[in-house]
Amino acid sequence: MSEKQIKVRFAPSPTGYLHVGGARTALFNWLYARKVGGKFVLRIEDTDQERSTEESYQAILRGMEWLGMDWDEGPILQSDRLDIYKEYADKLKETGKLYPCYCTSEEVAARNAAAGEVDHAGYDGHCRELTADQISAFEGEGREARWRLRTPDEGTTFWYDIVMDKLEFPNEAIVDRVMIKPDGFPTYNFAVVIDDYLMGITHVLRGDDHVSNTPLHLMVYDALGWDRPKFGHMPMILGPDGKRLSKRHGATSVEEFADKGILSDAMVNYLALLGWSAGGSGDGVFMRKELISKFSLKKVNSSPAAFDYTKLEFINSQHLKRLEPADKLLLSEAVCDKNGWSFSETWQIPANDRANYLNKIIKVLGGRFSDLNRLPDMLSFFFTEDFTMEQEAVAENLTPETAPLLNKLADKIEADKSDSAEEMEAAIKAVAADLDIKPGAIIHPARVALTGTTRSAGMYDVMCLVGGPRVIERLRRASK
RNA sequence: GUCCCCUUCGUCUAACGGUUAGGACACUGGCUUUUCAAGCCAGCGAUACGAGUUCGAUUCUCGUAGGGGAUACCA
Repeated sequence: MSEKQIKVRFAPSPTGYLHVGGARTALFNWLYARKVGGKFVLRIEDTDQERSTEESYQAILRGMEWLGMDWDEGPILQSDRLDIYKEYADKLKETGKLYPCYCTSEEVAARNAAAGEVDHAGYDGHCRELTADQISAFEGEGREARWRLRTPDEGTTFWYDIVMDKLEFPNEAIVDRVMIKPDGFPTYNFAVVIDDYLMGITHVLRGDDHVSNTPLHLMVYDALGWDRPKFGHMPMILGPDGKRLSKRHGATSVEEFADKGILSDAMVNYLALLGWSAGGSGDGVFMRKELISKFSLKKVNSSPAAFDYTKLEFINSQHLKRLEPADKLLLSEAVCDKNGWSFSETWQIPANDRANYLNKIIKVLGGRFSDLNRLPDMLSFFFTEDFTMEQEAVAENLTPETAPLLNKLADKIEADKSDSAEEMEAAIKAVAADLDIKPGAIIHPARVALTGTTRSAGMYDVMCLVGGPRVIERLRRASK
């Protein structure tokens, strides 16, 4: 196998944050590179001086890093490569493949309008056959030239797309687009070809919105006499309503998801599932390594996919549950730090420091550790007396009827100095037996008294971890 | 207007031209009597439409409808 090394790239323009569509495109490139042992290049397409900003450049890097998509080359800025584009543009000028055009876009639009063309009718070829005299006349007027590619008028241009299969365009539909702007900057359509070729990109995997630019790109490759890379166009990501995904659907910036408690691995997992599947059955929850080993360009779908926030939440919850205890501890400690919750030596609980205590709580939480937004509420009552008492839960469970039960339980625990989960269970059962009621009749109000809600981990474990003295205190408080 | 792409449950998707069209999310119901946003089980639910090719079309072809993209001196 002396195959050329596979090389792919992600080439965003720094004109906004890293959005889910871009992230998904980046991910497919990254997964493919990692899968086949190729190289992944990050290139910033900042040829539009008006719209490119340093902030979005930084935002894109942060997004890539958060998602763990490391690149082997770059970030390469196109604005650093102006000389290179000029060199190749000059070659094409010499052969006449690039010709100067002195029409402003306003003039082109005005002519199109006068000719009764539609809004978006393209360039009309006005300057295509300018004579030397005409050129110097324009120059004499002080007009600046932009350079257009002389595209073939007849025949068709086609390629075999990795995702879409054969794609073919009539050449007459491809107008002479600007390659070099009056300010000397190349347009995207020129720079992308020069860079992909010079950087040795073997597979151009990009968004579906570039399909109709591809024939033009192919013509540039041809004009330069260069071999073409392979192309694969990923379908777009739609909003839940089937329309193009936008802010009005909710979060679209990758960083917003980070803020919302989505795990990087979960985001990557969900994004991978949008337009790709491992085939067969299963819930689609994959660790990063599994994604890499399972990924295949052949399984990339050709139809657009709707972004489903609910499914993302599900994937996220699955990743949260499967986190290593050490990682759960880290997340929990962050919540504690943020709220100023520390460990108190006076608590009679089976732990001797906060990490130890949290580890026990995490174990008891089990599969309930599935939503970072709920984590603060799930931890609060272990650390403070200032936890939320849910109105409805209190109204239904802490009544004049339940007060004596809680009091009796408090007495029992105090008398027995109950400590372990087993002893807590024994205390509840003893009180229940004594009163000839079901344990549940005590457990439910006790849960509200201790946690403020009707949902929690197993009561005996919770009681044990909150600790005898605090349990007694809360039971007494709730029975007043 | 023109060019191009797309179309399987509400959503993401699976299915060498031959399957009771499978799975996952969501939803609904049940179980779990120590609750639950945790767990388990079940149910609901799709091949856009119309032709054609074929013994047989989700699958191949054409048309229609719907959606999307491009038509920039944005990418």
